[in-house]
Amino acid sequence: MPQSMPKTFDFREAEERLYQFWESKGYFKPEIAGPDAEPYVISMPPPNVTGALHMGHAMFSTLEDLMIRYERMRGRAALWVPGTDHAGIATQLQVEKMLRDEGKSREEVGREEFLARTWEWKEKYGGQIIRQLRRLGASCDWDRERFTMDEGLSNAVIEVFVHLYNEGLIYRGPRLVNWSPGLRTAISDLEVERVEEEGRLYFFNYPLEGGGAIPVSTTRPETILGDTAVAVHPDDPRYQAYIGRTALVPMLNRRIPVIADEYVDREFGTGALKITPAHDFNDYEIGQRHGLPLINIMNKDATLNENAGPYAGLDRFVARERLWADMEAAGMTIKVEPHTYVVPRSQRGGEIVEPMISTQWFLKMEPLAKPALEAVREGRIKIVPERFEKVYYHWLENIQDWCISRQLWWGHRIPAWYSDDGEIYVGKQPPPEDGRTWTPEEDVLDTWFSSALWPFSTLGWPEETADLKRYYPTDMMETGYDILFFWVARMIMMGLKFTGQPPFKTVYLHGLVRDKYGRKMSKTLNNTVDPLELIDQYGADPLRFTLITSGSPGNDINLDVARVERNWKFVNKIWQMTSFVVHNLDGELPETLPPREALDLPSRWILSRLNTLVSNVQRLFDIYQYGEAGRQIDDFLWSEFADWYIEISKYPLYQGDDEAKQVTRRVLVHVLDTCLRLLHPFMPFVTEELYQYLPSKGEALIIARWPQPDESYIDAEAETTMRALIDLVRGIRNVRAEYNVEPGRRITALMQPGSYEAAIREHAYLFARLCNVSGVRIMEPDEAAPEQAASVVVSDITAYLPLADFVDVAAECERLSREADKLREQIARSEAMLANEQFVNRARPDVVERERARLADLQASAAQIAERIALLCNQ
RNA sequence: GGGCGCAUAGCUCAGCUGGUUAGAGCGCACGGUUCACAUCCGUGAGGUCAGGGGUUCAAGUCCCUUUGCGCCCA
Repeated sequence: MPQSMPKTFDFREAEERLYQFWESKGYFKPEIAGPDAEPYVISMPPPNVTGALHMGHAMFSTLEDLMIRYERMRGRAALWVPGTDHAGIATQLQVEKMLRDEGKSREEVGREEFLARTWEWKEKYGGQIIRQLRRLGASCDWDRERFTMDEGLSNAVIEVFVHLYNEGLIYRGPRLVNWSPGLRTAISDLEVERVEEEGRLYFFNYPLEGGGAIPVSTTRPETILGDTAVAVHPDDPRYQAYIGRTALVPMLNRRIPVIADEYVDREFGTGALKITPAHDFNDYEIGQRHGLPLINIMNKDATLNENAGPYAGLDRFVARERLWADMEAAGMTIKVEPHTYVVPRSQRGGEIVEPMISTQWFLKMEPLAKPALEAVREGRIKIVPERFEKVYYHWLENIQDWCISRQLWWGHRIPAWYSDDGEIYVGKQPPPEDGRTWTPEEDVLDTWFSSALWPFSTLGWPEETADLKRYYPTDMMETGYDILFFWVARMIMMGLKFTGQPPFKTVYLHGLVRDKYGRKMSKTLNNTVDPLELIDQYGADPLRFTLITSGSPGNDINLDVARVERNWKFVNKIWQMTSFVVHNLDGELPETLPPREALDLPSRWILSRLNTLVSNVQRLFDIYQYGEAGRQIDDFLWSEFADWYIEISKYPLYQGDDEAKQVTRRVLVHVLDTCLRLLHPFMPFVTEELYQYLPSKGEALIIARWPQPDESYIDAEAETTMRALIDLVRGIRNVRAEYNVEPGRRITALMQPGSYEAAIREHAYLFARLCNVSGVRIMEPDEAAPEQAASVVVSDITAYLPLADFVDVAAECERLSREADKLREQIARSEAMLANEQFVNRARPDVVERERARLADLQASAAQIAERIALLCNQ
């Protein structure tokens, strides 16, 4: 136990020291709990190996650390598996940029060299985020850190791929996919964002063979070059005559049919639709229905290819203008109108994505989705907040096959080989020598493919490792709701498929961290808040406490830095409380609470409040309401323990006998110790540091026992009595403030104690300390009230403050009548309630009882005030 | 088009299973150098809980509806 406490918490010095202390003692490892402990496991959502820590990371690591620390204190073998994600696209872009700075391209250096450079880059700059999590106090087991491209995890990926392929769930073929021209790779549906934008709607006449034309409109004229039909609604009288005729593609004069399809919206544009099956998802469907050919007019960089005839080689947008100009010249165009339409943009980089026919690898989702749906429906996996279950169902019920191949270099290479005679081989090892030439697949897998295996691949799967046996399935999947589909759903599917078990029992989804005004944090808005800067300024604890108490589960939080500052003050406040307690200890102190009969009223009160708090916190933790739990601990410590109990405790500590001192010390230490435990998952650093100053047998708070409520300390009588005393103090302070009595001036009070005589007699001392009332004299029951006095009424108590030189009778009467009005109002309401038979009969008995007691109290007070007014104010 | 969320004090937010007079922090006003803390203490002002309807003895809380903002899916 360190000797004297510094005046304030030097978090800059302490945080690193404490973190090292914990880590070196092995507290972050589940083994600390012993071999028989029940495991509690969280797989950390692996941050990108690139990039820097942002608020989203701070959010998840704070929450997960809270959960882990809580369960660790409850004696579970808590394991939090950290790791990073190779982030195919992001990382590749980083390294390509680096090469560009050297004046090279990835094609120039070649695949092998490129990968070597990427690994080098990863070793050097990668993993910055994960290291920064230490600053936040993340208590994960660093010995079990994993990377999605580690050997073990890569084996898992190959194992899964080969298995799914052999089962027929993975197939390869040409399909219409979302193509990212800038990255020159296919991406999945999920990686495409649909953005409403101002564009133009182009109207033109689609010429018909043998004369005439059908008016058609489009938002993307360049796709005309890939049209393979013109479609009209079968019931549209305007165009019925044209069905079955042949149209001619403008400028190319390719012959295409006019077909009828109910998909056509007669109200939109001209009511006739050009069909480009190779470049539009809806058109693709129509094309399939009518057996239309697919004409791909684009190259991988979104320039037009030879199918575009004279427009070959032009970028799609240049071609759009050029073609339209040519059509205008040819007299085919009608008009161009401003038009709002939905543009598919890449989630990464924001470029416009082109639907394009391409040969890719796909994973059939329906057979995987079904068990994943059932697992949640049957409650084997619970999603918190529950409303996200609906979102989850909807997505899985309408799931599309997943395009899993990417034309990148950085990632898990698809374990497939092509023979010179067109055969495909898929296997864990290259195909056996058979005289043929086998060319390995160039494509890699979508990064999310490996992430989907994360909860079990990190534990050693497919090997039957000890960790896998002991720690799988995991318990909690805590992550942002924005990756429910990308990640959570896919983990559930893969987990069920390959381990036969749900990969976790509970999914807890947190919201996004936004700026104070609810705007998304972005570099362009320049409204990002750097967690590390806040930690430097205020320490990790205030940031953590703020993130957790600023909102509620599943909802975005608007981060107000002022709250971080306030919570930094809270940290200081706790420090000062502990400092007070520690400095008032003297010698040995029994670790237990004193026997009940030795407890004075304030002690019984604070212990009652404390145990109410502990049971509230437990209830809230059970339903994942960590924010509310934190706020309640905060409120208890500051507004009850510090403001009242500590202030009151100064009397026994400074003026009491040895026994009173010891009782108070034991209560102070007990309350503080319990609260430090409750607070530790929220604010690990300061609580651990303070714990070390408290007399205790435990070696560290991080492994101390989580508090249990003891209902036997709940003491309604003590709470009622203390409530009255506190209200009396407040009332007196209030009067003093209203009459501008100098704070330093000591006054005396006369009290008609009503039913509180014993309490007031015994605790008269606290008025001196709390409201500078140095003397209290209990009046005789029939004693006349003093004149020239202000009065304070609480329940059936009246306190008279003789303030002859301050109190002006008129002002006092005014004040009293305001009080009386307020009471009358409340009495009326209460009486009405109790007069209502329905209420008395139907409301819960304890509610009715409470209302009766309240009314009696109000009436007693009203009577006192009325008496006072009668005496003082009736001229 | 379908689904979801949000709307509570000037600002940022709580209010969990309906039940005292709707709370906190920040900000604001006034007052404070007493031995834990001015990173503090005390007192106060400030809300028709978005509008309307309903259920209920009782609604910020449950249901319906309107408006506004945001998100997801198509």
